[in-house]
Amino acid sequence: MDRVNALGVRKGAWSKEEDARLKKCVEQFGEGRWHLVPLRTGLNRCRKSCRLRWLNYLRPDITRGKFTKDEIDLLIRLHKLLGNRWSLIAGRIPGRTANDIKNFWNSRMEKKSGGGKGRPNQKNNTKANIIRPRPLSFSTPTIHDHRGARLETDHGHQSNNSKDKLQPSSSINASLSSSSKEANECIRWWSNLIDTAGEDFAFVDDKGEEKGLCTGSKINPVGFIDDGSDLSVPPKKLTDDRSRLR
DNA sequence: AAATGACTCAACCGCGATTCG
DNA sequence: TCGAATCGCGGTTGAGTCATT
Repeated sequence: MDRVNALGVRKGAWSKEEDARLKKCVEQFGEGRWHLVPLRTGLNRCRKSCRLRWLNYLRPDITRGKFTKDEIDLLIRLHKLLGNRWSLIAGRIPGRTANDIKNFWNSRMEKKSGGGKGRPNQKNNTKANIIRPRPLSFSTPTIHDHRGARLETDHGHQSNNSKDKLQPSSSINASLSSSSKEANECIRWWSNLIDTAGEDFAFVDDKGEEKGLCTGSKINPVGFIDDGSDLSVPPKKLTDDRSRLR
């Protein structure tokens, strides 16, 4: 079932031999420079295909198999915070790829939330109200490039996608200075979260209604600033033992 | 046992952002 | 400064597998 596109590049499932060649190449030259990979490996595959195969399947640190309860738990919370930014979410769930998470979410979670049978109709999905990650002044020292953009990303997770890149500090300052009281509140909350990792919280909406539970230790200490989304209200600390039943 | 529908995973596509010359 | 090349992402789809009838 070999498929070949108009340019004669192979498509479809990867053979063991192709996998081996790609793996060897990445181990030898490292990740990146994907446009060179087809040349280096001699594979009749496009760079995209090579990159994807490595990221989603061949990387040695990939966890396969079922998602654990903890992972699902974390995924739900991260999705609430980040929306469909699968690569960001994947960066915070060790061993899971963005594709894995996306598949899992679309096939299992969407269904649970009333999606019903069949493929999720993603066009009908309303855009999640998300809290976008931005650097905070209390975190690690920052490095700026010639344009003033921060070069360091949040705690090791790196992405070249501008959507995931941190804002230039000038704009952060602007947003901070013009931000509401809630934004400062939120900053305080996240600081507090870092200090109190391991304690349980509940996300509440603006009516005080509980929207989900959260275990501090599972959330990476990344700063988030309120951007007006509905989950921006800092979670209340739980006073009962509900979360521990889970 | 066969048919069929549902589910899951892997891969492709298109697009926006970034980098480079 | 600008356009081409490249990268990385989210959305979508195809194909194999599983479950049910």
